[in-house]
Amino acid sequence: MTTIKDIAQAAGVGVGTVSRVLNGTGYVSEETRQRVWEAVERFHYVPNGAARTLVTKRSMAIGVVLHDLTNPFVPTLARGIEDEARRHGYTIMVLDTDWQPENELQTVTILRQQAVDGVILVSPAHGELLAGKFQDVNLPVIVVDHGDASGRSHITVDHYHGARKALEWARQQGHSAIGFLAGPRSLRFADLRLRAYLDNIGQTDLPLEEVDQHEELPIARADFLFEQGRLAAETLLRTHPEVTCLFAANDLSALGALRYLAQQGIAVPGQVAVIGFDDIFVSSLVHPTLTTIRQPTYDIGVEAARQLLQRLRHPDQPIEQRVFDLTLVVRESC
Amino acid sequence: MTTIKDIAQAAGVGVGTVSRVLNGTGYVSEETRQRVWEAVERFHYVPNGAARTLVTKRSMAIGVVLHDLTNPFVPTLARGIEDEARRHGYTIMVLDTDWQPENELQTVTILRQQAVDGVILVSPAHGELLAGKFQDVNLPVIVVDHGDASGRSHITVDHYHGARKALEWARQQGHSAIGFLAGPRSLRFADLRLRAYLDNIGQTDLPLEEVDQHEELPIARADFLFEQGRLAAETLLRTHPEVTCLFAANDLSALGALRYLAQQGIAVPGQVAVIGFDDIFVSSLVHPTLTTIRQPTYDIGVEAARQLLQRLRHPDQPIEQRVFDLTLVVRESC
DNA sequence: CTGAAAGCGCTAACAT
DNA sequence: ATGTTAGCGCTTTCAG
Repeated sequence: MTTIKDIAQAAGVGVGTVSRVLNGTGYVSEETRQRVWEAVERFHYVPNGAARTLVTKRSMAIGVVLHDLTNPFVPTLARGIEDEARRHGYTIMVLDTDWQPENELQTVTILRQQAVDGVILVSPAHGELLAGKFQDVNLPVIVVDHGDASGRSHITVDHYHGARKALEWARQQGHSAIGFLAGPRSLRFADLRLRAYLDNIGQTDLPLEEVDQHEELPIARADFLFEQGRLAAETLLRTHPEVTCLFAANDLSALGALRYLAQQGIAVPGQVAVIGFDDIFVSSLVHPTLTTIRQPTYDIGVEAARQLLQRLRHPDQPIEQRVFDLTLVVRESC
Repeated sequence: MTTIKDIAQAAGVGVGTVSRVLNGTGYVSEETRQRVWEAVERFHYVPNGAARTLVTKRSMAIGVVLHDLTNPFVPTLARGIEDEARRHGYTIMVLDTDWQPENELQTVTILRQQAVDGVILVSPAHGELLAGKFQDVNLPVIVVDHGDASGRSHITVDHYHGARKALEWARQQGHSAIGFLAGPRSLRFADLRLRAYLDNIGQTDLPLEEVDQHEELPIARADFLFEQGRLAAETLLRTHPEVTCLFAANDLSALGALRYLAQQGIAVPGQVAVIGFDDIFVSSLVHPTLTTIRQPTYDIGVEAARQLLQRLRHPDQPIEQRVFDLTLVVRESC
């Protein structure tokens, strides 16, 4: 393995000088600079990152902790992070926690040991706790949360107004009886979408906890799942035949609903319209294509990386927060 | 920052001893071992990986070079790699090349500098070249290729027989006029699937290059794309009305075909059946659900990591190759 | 402008 | 069984 010493020798200079030209620091005469670069090229020399990290305390690597790579959002978001990080010479270490809290905690030790310069948490299960742990060991951390707008989270999206947009569109299309396929309970962003729905149908004062007791409301739990979406659509349309439009809390359950309607031979959007939330890749491929609310997933990734790198450069600048807007994507289903 | 020295001092022993208990090497009396661990816990001490890497020449990190994280296969495969790597204490550095050859070459320098212990290339654009470059700098490399079974590639799948299985199933279902929605030309695994099709329809002697000149064959190029699949289905059914089954070279184009059929009100599989290849996530969500050939993507990832780690442990053992079988997944469309 | 030297935190002999 | 010491390859004073 060729080291800085070999280069110094080959170029007939001291190692200090080689280091200076490599890093572009301090003064080096044009001529020696040339000689050094020549030697570097000739030996295909690449500085040893570990040695560098040891002295500079910077590894040029950032950790990305995410709950599940195979979840539709995550790869897109991760790409945003990777692209932005790479642009600034950083490399990412990806840790998949598979939603397990114990795995989440493990990442602290792993990333500390790997000496990353900072970390991005993507929709962590226990964000507060985990972010705290990282801060305790002085690792700058950015929390990206498609779901939560509270506390330490710095990047998220405006679920409430996104849902409102969907509902307004549905009403513009002439739908007055709109059913809701709700997400899991007490998941914060599921709650925000539900709140938007309730407000839209005039149930401004109804607390979220009491929703289940009001069977007269056209709401069914689909828990963000395809199969549950299918079943919820069935239930809802049977108990509330007046409904002409289904608004699903996420695309996956909207797809389930679409499935049910197709099987029943119910025309979409002719007899029943469907509108989703998320705009996952699939939504443009099904028949009919799904009208939905799009999350700027890639941009969120870029923004997360941008903020982190910014923080690495200027550790004491105030923390930025950012809430992304959501946009309506009109397709065939509504 | 607390170092091994602090621990040594706190435990009243030398740094060597601390190192020994941390790594479980050499003899240490039970009693001192205890004292050391106590100090470690008390200080929440985590060894500095960079320092360790510098002396041991092992970073416990492996590089994963992939062409596009957002490509349906990749996240699943990456998870397989990550899970297996983590099980053995390794962390992965993910580099996305976005199919750009110049980005691929860059990864060599980046990963060399980051001092990874080995690398996995996932369907690289220029696999031979890239693998060579890594080997030149003594980095063990495993090539995972959904597409190619030649040369240095160590892990791939049996496209030819997979396609044969699909076709045999179609014939068992009573289809004798089967059309083919082909992938891009001269992509090796696209070729293998096409070859399987030609052999199945009795065109054993027809060279792949001449396929386009034989318009009497029910073959249309769909280039693995959704939109092209839609168009190819249209063309094919118009020029070859006798066709009762469409076999698509990949799921995405099969989905496109499904789309066209739905728009035309053609019953699937009643009037025309469809069969795909890959089993991407979406395929089970569309209506009708897609019958297809499944690639064991996650397992391939695990296997790739397993082989790499194996090689890191025993550098001089012979290289393993592995070809995965493909399985037919029967759903509604055929 | 540039060379020499002192570490960065750790492991792995080498003594004892 | 354990303390001491010599580097690992690099950056960064500090002289000159």
